[in-house]
Order: sequence, then structure tokens, then C-alpha cells
Amino acid sequence: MGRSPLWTAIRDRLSEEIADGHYAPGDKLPTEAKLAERFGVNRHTVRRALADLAETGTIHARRGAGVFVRHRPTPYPIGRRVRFHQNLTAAGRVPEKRILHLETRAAGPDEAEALSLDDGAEVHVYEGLSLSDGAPIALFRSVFPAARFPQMLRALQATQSVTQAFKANGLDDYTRARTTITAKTASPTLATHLHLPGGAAILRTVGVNVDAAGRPVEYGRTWFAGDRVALTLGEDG
Amino acid sequence: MGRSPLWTAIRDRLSEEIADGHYAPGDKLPTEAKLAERFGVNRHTVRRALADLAETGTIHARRGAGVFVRHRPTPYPIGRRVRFHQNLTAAGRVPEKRILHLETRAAGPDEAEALSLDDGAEVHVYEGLSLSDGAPIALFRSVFPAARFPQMLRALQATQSVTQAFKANGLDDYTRARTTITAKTASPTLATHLHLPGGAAILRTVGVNVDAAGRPVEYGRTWFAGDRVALTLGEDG
DNA sequence: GCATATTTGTCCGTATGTATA
DNA sequence: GTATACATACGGACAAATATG
Repeated sequence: MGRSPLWTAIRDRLSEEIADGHYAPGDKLPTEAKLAERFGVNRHTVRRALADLAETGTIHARRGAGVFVRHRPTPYPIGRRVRFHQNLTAAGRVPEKRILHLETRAAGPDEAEALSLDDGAEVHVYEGLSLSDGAPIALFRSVFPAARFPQMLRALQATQSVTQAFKANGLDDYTRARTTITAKTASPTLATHLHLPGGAAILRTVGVNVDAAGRPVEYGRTWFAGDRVALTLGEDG
Repeated sequence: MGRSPLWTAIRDRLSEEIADGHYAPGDKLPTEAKLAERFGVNRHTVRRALADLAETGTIHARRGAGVFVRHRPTPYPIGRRVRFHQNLTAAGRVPEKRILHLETRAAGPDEAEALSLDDGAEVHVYEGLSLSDGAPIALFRSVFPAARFPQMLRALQATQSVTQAFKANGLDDYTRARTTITAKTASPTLATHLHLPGGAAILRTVGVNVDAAGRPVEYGRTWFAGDRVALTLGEDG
């Protein structure tokens, strides 16, 4: 016997095989009995190793079903330049957006303040669903100053892309000025939209995009499914 | 028997007694055998409950000595992570850090990968609680390569500051290379530790700090109370 | 819908190693 | 050195959830 416990070696071996792709995300691991037989140990020793892997979120056990490799959350960079389509394609995912609602209305107080608008100024509102490989990962609501981007809704209707819509309205580039991140539990309606169980954890981001001159052009709120996305800061995800 | 496992009742009972002050911080719990006798269960059932309490740092077991309550307040309110301290003081809050646990052990697979260490390499572990105006806002666990920073634990014990501990170990500057943020619901024990209702939303951040040469020097995981903290990016954050 | 096998979760009992007092 | 107490590992049994026919 070495200095380190038996179960750590089993944990490391399984961790390697998962990292190597021998067990892909969503795959079912062999049963605890099979693993115990393979490693020549008691089932409880295997369970100790699996418990450690579950603690770090590598695997997930379902009673009566088996032990499964967790899907790695979609990495979503939220640095200075936030681009949904670019983010997901870079991660090897297939991005998709679904329009839930488009309208023009008077800005609320928080929206007016974020966009530096006068009270009663009108904003375009873009509500939609973001999907990664067909699975919904976020619900978003973006508001834009209507006076400055009169054709915004038409462009959004056509492309569903904020970046493209801005270009069609004469804005070639924009950057994220600030982002605020909080966590909350999913409301029933939010849960149904994101296909989550009630009470699931939600990542809520609130951000303001500005043009080159620093003027706010978009005030966006996004509710991410907490277990399907990982917001990343820095160079790699 | 109720629908919930026996050990959860024992965990909850012990957690209450610790919260009520029946067992004060630093106190030694009765031995596992005594607890087993008291609750009329097997010793392993008590151990399952203790393991859950130890996972979030409520208690700490010392082989040969006993199980101790860890929630000991630190007498040194100064010295903390730079961003944590700067952010809270800038917000008009009083920041505080409490050391929950310090140890040296072999790195897990994820820790070894994040720190670019060989299998079996040792890491120093720093677990603690971050408070704002006396209220806990986050639980954190940082690991450092032990070979490079042999005196890390001693320095942390003295200053509670990662920055100062690094300086004491010859590292004058370090930067955050990447951070990932996910959301999850609080486990019962984590909720108790952060004084949150069960099932509350948790912001989980995982980050790596590197030196000027880009070598990883710290791998940190933090669990924020989702409704008490708002991570902000941009400006000078 | 229902019965049955499978698989994980829980609990008990025992033995031995190892760090601490 | 001795006693104590936690850590590890094994073995068995049953319950609960799931999958399968």
C-alpha cells in the first residue's frame, strides 16, 4: 500500500479517462459493481472515489439509472466585447436565437438611467431566447434608444443579431462598458422558458453597451441557466 | 422512518446545536462513538453526517484528536484579497476574512491540472469565509503549489492575506488569468454556513492567478451568496 | 398500467492502519 | 510506550428510484 488512499487512485484514473474522452459527456459510467470488479476493490471504495468526482461536478449519479458524465457548461466570455454568435461558434456550439417579443415603448426609470435618456423617451425592446446546440441557455431582454436607431426592430426581425442590427443602423462597433452578475432562483415562467425545474439556479447579468464615444447604445438583461453556461473572464474558456 | 435519510437528521441536529452555541467555535464535539450512542445509530451513520458538515467547513476532524467546530472568528480584520478588500471598502462596507481551515495535502486532478502540477504534488489549502459588515457573503477555497511556496500556510495564518502571503514567499505581483462563473443552488450545509435559506442561489466562481511569467500560483473557488453580492465587471473592476 | 430486474442510496458490522494525546 | 480517535477498506443487507419487458 502506498501512502495515498486507494480511492484517490481510482478517482484519478476515472478522471483521466473522462478527460481523455473515453467517457464522453452524457455517457453512463459502468455500474459501481462493475467498477469495483475492474479495480479489484469493494463497492464502497469505488463510491468514495465517485463521491469526490461528484463534488467537483465531474459526474452525477441518478439512483436506479447510473452514474453519468456531466455535460460541460457552455463557456460564455463576458469581457469587453460580448458577441453571442461569436462566443458560441468559438466554443464549437451551434448558436440560435428565437424572438419572443419585439416592441417600442416608453423607457422605464432604470432603462432611462442606464441609457442616459430623458424620462418618457422611447426604447425598442428585444426579448428572446438564446440556444446552444438546440438547448435553451438564456432568456434576454435588450432595450435600445429608439430615437437613435429607428430601424432597429426591422433589422432584428430580419437577422436576430444585435451586432448586425447595429450595423444596419450605422453603428459598426460597440463595447461592453460594465456588467453586473447576480444569482437567483428561477421563477416559474423563467423555468418553463429555459426548460428548467422550478427553483433552479439562474445567472442574471445586467450590462450596458456603449459606442466608441462612450454613449450607451444598449441596456441588456440576461437570465442564464446556471448549470448550462459558465461565464468566463480572461483569455481562454 | 421519514423519507429523508437518517444521517440528514443527525446533520441538521448537530448543525442546529452548533448554530445555537451549544457547541462553540473551537469546541470539540463528542467522539463519533459517543454521537452514535446518543443518536442510537451506527458510527458510520454519524460519520456520514459529519462528512456533510465538514464539506462546507462547519466542522473539522483531526485524526487522533477529535472533531472540532470551525466557525472561529479571526482576530485580524486587516489583510485580505486585494479585490475583495478594495471592492467592499469602495462600497462603504467593512470587509472581514475568517480562516476556516489550513492544510497541506496531495492535489486533486482538477487542482493539479489548473496549477500545472504533476500527479501527487502537494498543495497548500486555504479555506475561509468572507464577510461584509459582519455578514457572511462567500465561502472560498484556495490552493497553492506547496513546492514553490513552502511558507504559505504560515504566512496566511499570520496575515490572512493571499497578497501578503505571496510577498512573504517572494512573489510581489500576480494577476487573475481567467475566471469562470456558474450558478447553482445551495446545499443545505452551504446554506447554513452562509446563513441562507435552503435552496438559495449560489454564485460559484473558479479562478486561476498567475505570476508575471504566466505560471499559475493560485487556484481558487468561491461560493457567493447569490442575493448578497453582485459581481461587477468593467470600469476599473 | 404493471411486474421485475437493475442500479444507486443508506445502514450496519468488522477489521486494520495511522496520527494524536 | 500506551491509549484514544479518526481514516480506510471490506463485506453484507435492504430500501428507493429507475429502466425494461
